[in-house]
Amino acid sequence: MNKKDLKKVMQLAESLCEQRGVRLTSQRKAVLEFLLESEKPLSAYDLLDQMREVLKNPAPPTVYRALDFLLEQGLAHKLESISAYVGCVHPDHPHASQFLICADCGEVAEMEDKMIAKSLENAGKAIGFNTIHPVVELMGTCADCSAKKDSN
Amino acid sequence: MNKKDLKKVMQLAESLCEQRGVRLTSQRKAVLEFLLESEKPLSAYDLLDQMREVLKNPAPPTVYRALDFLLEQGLAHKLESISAYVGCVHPDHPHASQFLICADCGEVAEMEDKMIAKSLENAGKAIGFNTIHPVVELMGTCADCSAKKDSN
DNA sequence: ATAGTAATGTTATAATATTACGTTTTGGCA
DNA sequence: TGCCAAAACGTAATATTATAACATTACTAT
Repeated sequence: MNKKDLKKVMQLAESLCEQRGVRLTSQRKAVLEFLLESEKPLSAYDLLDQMREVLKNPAPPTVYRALDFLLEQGLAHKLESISAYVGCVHPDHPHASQFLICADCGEVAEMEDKMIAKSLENAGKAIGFNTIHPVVELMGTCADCSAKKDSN
Repeated sequence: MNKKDLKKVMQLAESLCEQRGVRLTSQRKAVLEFLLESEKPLSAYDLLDQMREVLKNPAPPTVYRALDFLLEQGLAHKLESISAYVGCVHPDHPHASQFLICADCGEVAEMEDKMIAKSLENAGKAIGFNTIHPVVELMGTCADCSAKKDSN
């Protein structure tokens, strides 16, 4: 994400946290910034490395606590199938996203298809299942990487 | 799964492997049986414990190799959001399943909604994304556990 | 029988995540 | 203000999940 957008999202995050009466502390802010700056999802230990830039001796709990907070607040998402984390680019409303993960280049697109989200929820309901958190991740190849492969 | 169904699925697995010219060895068979017998998903290390029943000194690779094989052959599935594995109850056709995971009791239902699978694939296609493996897991509460909660 | 491949054995280690407990910081309020 | 309780953070240890690397055995096809 470019600097301008980053700043915008960070300001949004700050105001959301203020509204909710929760604290976007400097550590949490740092983790969120690293996630948003990155083109690709980061593992908890990638983040731990990055945190050395802003903290003397960060330990795993430092990162995992910040991540827990960001996930709770919808400011970041965990990609379960690759154990990695991304910043959310539109955290201003609760949402059930779908993620497209390129197995070749590692880039991830976040999609928010309300029809799909609704279909999933309803399919659960049909058998009495109450969905709290949907995990929808498509592993595959992005447009760029598919094109590269075709040209071989 | 009860013994009768277990036997049926195991026979199906055997004939599928024979057709495909791949080997359902005794270790792979054992892992698949443990998965199918279990009411709940098993972690790789749960399986490792169980493997002590049939092997003197099983090590992690023993289990992970068997799991890799079963996943490749569509005889088992991995639940990414809980790092656990389940046996597939209808492995006779390739399929994109959805899983409903109860956060309370841990039980898992496998659903195969072709409309949803298709919608997801198409949503990817719309932006040039080629889906290879969809991961769809709904975390929530099953009918039983929801009922129990309501009665509180 | 034997060469080539697939499967397994074995040891070690990597990568991801949590527990437990002590200390510091913060915000509310007497 | 000064005190309290809750939240956040520091730190060490450990648990859980997964893979690497290399040796050995077993199967299959000629």
